[in-house]
Amino acid sequence: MTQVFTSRDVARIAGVSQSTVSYVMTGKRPISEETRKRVQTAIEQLTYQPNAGARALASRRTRVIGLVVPFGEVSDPMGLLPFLETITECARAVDYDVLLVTANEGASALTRLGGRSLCDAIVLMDIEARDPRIPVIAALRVPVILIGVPDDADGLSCVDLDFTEAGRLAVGELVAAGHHRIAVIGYPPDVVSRELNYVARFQRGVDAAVTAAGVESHLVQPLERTRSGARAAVAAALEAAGEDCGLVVPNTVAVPHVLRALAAAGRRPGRDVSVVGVCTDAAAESMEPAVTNVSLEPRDVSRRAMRTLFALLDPDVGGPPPSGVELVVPRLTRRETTGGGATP
Amino acid sequence: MTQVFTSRDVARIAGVSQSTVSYVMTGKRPISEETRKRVQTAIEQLTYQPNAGARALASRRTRVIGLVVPFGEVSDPMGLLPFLETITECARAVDYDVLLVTANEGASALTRLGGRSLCDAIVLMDIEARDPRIPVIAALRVPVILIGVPDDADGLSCVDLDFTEAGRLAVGELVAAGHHRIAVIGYPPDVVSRELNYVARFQRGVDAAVTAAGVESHLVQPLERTRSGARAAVAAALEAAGEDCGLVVPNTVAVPHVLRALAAAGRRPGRDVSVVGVCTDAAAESMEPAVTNVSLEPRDVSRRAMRTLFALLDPDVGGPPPSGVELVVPRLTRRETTGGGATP
DNA sequence: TTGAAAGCGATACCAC
DNA sequence: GTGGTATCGCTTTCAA
Repeated sequence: MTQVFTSRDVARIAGVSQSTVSYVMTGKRPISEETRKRVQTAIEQLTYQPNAGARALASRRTRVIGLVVPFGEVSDPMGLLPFLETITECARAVDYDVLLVTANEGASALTRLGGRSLCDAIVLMDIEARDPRIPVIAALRVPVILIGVPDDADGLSCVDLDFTEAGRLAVGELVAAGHHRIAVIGYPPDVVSRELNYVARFQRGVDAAVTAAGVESHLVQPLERTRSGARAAVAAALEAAGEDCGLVVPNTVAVPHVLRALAAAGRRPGRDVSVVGVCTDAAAESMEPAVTNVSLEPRDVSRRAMRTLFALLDPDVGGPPPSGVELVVPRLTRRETTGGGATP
Repeated sequence: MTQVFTSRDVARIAGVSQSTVSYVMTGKRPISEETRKRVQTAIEQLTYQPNAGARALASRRTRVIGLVVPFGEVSDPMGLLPFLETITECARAVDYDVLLVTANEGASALTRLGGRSLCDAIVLMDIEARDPRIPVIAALRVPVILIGVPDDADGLSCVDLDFTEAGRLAVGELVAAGHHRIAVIGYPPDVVSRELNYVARFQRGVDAAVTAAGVESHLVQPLERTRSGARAAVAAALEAAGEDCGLVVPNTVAVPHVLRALAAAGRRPGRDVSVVGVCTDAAAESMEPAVTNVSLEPRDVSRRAMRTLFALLDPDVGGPPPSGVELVVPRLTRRETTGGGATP
């Protein structure tokens, strides 16, 4: 139980005023090398650390980022971790901390974070097309960055994967593998009903690429997230698009189920049929066989989001805050489930 | 950009003193129904929320729990989520927030959280046998709860799964399934080298049960976390303990690999061999075939940890803080990978 | 049952 | 370059 010291203790020991200690800590005014050294010594001697509450009160800056996480509401829970990890890393890199809030608090989480001055800025994940939390953002005193894009993004800062491009990439790979008929295993009903608009954006990319390549595509949906659901969806896909079609599976958890269903149907991925999954690289690599995938780039998305958020916090440094929608380009990695053919 | 109001605004509108507003909010002294109502009305009218920093400064309580999470350092990243989710839920249930810190900050995370008064208490996950963070805990001004048990737990509050019992349960199930020869696929080398003492505790339970049942057991290790690693380990296990042995796989990520390796070796889990995994129920159910498992009970462990932590924070309510080591009993669920036999 | 006022521990303005 | 001091918004004694 070490005693806790204040800046006054430091000042006393260093033989300076309390304000000087403050200025040494913040660097907000020039200090002679002489006194800075004395103060530093005192700080180390006492292992002084500034009281966060007092600092927040006086400076009106908490140095905390609020992070609203959709625990349990997201289709692929595993996919959350790289976001959390990258966001906290980015925050700590500039001496910010992260306050973790669950999305099931709804909009009240935002008013609480803002109203109580618990944080300087907010990261909001998993944005629905007409997210009920959007309207309260405008009334907040803190900047908010959305990971995901609502239907009306006016005046909001959003970062997300470019799902349209993801759709194009997936189709491109299948076309390059020689498929003329493509089936998209749609998102499961619970995802669709949540109205996450990346579903439509992805499909738009698929459609564009399909039209451009002059091939044929079928949308099989909805797929329930069960073994039998996967089997039914795969059967429907093979029926609609043919036994030797190319399959797009834009859903991490569905991919292994689809692979199993294909195996059960006697179709060999990468030989008889091709499969492109939309999932993180880690997930794609761990599957059997390893899946050609369009990556979700959670780390890039997170980094971009934090970059923009800090630009919003300090409008002076780093140029003008990139308001609007920022899209991160996805990356296709060919693995075992798509055969040869030209590089897309 | 709504203006932000203070308790003085509330006081002015309600026609009372600022301290009365404070007492209405905290309930720390009796207030007449009359004035309480006036204050409440004013609070709602202004949608007043107390400033967290000011409150922390004056009360010396932040109402924040620091949570140190081992991102990336843990063998099964997926396993982290139920901990995070349950811990934040428990905290919010009593109007606490959670500050997320990564374990890679090491011991300095603790001194920072404590020194800056960023939180009132700390949850430390993924404790190593001789965790370098343990020594600094004693010097902290805030209570700490460990999820996991170090070698020397003197004066510390720890909560963890009862891994010894987990080992017993696993062996019991295999013995009940009629196996006289048992193989344990050991933890992968990186886990072992981290000296997490649950590895030894689990093995102790296995040994005890093996001795008690008068059967034979073999420890196959280390298992690398690759497909070929799994294949080699399974081959070694079948060689050592026989083609019809019972397998214990105390590692979530290894289980699916082992299942595949068994299939490749022409052994059918639940028929030719039995398999008991140590993993969360969610993971066990999602595998093919569904695996008989001893659960890790992350939610129970988290709840116990938070219960104890709050007891540590308010020693008055809820009886004496249960200092020492609390073990949560694991639960075995029979699924498809262990055949019939008597209930263990 | 209520109010006045002294802190809590920083920041940042105003002097010098 | 440095020091004094008002101030941030709340909690909590001390008085009434």
